[in-house]
Amino acid sequence: MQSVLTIGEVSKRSGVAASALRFYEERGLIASEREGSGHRRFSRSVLRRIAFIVFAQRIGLTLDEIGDELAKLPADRTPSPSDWEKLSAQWLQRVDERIAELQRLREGLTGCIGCGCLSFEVCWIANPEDRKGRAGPGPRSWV
Amino acid sequence: MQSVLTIGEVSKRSGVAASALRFYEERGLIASEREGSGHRRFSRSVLRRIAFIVFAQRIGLTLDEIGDELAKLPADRTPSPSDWEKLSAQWLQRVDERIAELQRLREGLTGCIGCGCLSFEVCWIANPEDRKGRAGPGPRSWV
DNA sequence: ACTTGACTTCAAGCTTACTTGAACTTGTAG
DNA sequence: CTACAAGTTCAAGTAAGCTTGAAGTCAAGT
Repeated sequence: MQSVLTIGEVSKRSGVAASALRFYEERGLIASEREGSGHRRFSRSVLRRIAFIVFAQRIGLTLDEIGDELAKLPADRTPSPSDWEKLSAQWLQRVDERIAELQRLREGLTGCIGCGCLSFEVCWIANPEDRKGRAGPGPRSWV
Repeated sequence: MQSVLTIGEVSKRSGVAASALRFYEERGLIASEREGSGHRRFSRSVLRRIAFIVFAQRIGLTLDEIGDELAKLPADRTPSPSDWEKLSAQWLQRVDERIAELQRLREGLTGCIGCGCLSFEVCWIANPEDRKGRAGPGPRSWV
């Protein structure tokens, strides 16, 4: 178990393409040292960081947002589990919202479309609390 | 209640920008007649079609996929509720999968990151059935 | 020494889903 | 008739998240 990794090794272990890793580095999401040759050497801790990035992307954050989050980690020491936990805690709400939206969409799928009311007219299934009003016209009820 | 609508009216009623509507028409997702002036006239039924497009996008389909779906509707008659239902039935699985993924991610959020095992190493929470193996390295377990 | 594979930078290209701008025509209210 | 809002086309731009290609360097095996 080596303590530093080449970009190819990181790529293999993380499943993220080397070109993407360079891109992340350019964006400041991950960091590397350089050997005399100019080749990147990543510390093993970058793997956790990358895992976090991939995770956050699946949740729906942009790389910019992820960068902001990662910037909250302590720079002076290796992030502890509780450091990571702080970052992720706020995402729970986001995930829950997205799950709720999908469940609304799911109901629309079985309810609205099936019942023939999929339209911008009033539908009590898609629009249970008359949300449509505040968001303006459109199918905002599920959105 | 007019039977045909201008692009501006459709835009207002659907909440979709006129430029987007032109784009959808170019892509073959919606259709319009033209007046002598060259101005588009949309039938009211386009609203349902647009609702479907917006809906499908939120579920995660691309415009290409949506186009394929819409192409399955009967061209010779106004689509019936059951026509719409046929299209949407297959999406249920897709929505369910995405919901399941988010729920897995949610568990990772409270479990893996909190417990400090967010990494590419084995984690029984993120990787309950050793899925990692078949998908190669990487945080595929939540993905 | 030589070959091959892995690495480097930099610029340009790709995909999706639109938006924006320019230049122009139509429709409507006063 | 005159504004002015709303419509038209077409080309180009935007944003995110990378990928690809060119041209060259470095490292490892034989």
